[in-house]
Amino acid sequence: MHSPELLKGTLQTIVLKVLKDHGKMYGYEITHRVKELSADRILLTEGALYPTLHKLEAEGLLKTEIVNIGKRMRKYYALTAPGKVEAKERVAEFVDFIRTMGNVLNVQMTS
Amino acid sequence: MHSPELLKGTLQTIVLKVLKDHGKMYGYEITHRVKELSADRILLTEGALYPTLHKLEAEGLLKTEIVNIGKRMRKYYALTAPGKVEAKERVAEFVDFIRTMGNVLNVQMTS
DNA sequence: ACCTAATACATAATTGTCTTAGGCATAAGA
DNA sequence: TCTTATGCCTAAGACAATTATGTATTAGGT
Repeated sequence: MHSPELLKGTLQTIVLKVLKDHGKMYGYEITHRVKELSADRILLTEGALYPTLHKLEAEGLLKTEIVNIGKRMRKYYALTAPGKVEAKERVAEFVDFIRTMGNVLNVQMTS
Repeated sequence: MHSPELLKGTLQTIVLKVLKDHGKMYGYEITHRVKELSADRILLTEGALYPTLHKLEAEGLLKTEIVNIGKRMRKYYALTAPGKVEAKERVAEFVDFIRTMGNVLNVQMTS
């Protein structure tokens, strides 16, 4: 697990980009996908995820669709057009931030 | 300027590593050095920096030395032996975090 | 001589994001 | 039958950083 402090501020970026790459997804699915992509290093808590999804939806970046699976419901989230633009910008911003941090910390961020 | 949210959680790492690379420094100097290294993208606020320095000192990672410049004082901070170890670990942790984020965001963090 | 900007330390109130801790309900597996 | 997994959600509290101050010395411009 990563130090939770470093993760701060990255949640919205993660959600937007994962949705961009995987199309419509529901909350529970997002936590599992991120867990998988991060090799168990990033475990999104639902207490953080759902408020974030609601906020992004309220901002018009996400749209929802509720599907009933038997008696259980799934709320699918997908990017809107502005959401796609925002996803791209957030990722670019993150990459730029990493480059800056590389300079400050005097390390090469090359894989 | 970078989105301030992304910076969260990186302040201690920045302070420790900058001190490791530049030897003893005082608070005001650190803000300017980071500003310079980041090409004005990371502007440390004193309200965040000084409490952080005090905390790291209280944890035994930093030691201080007060020098009087005329009637003005400078409080120099330098890494202790445990501080050097911690600096190394924090940077390694950050690099690892970036690698993980690269996988999750599906981007190459190569410069 | 005066005023502003820079130097240099520091704390306090507030903000915002996240963690922790709940709550509700259905489905599957041991 | 009991635990785990699925699936949504909110609320209280912790914590780090921002914003807003506060104090004081020194340098530079007019």
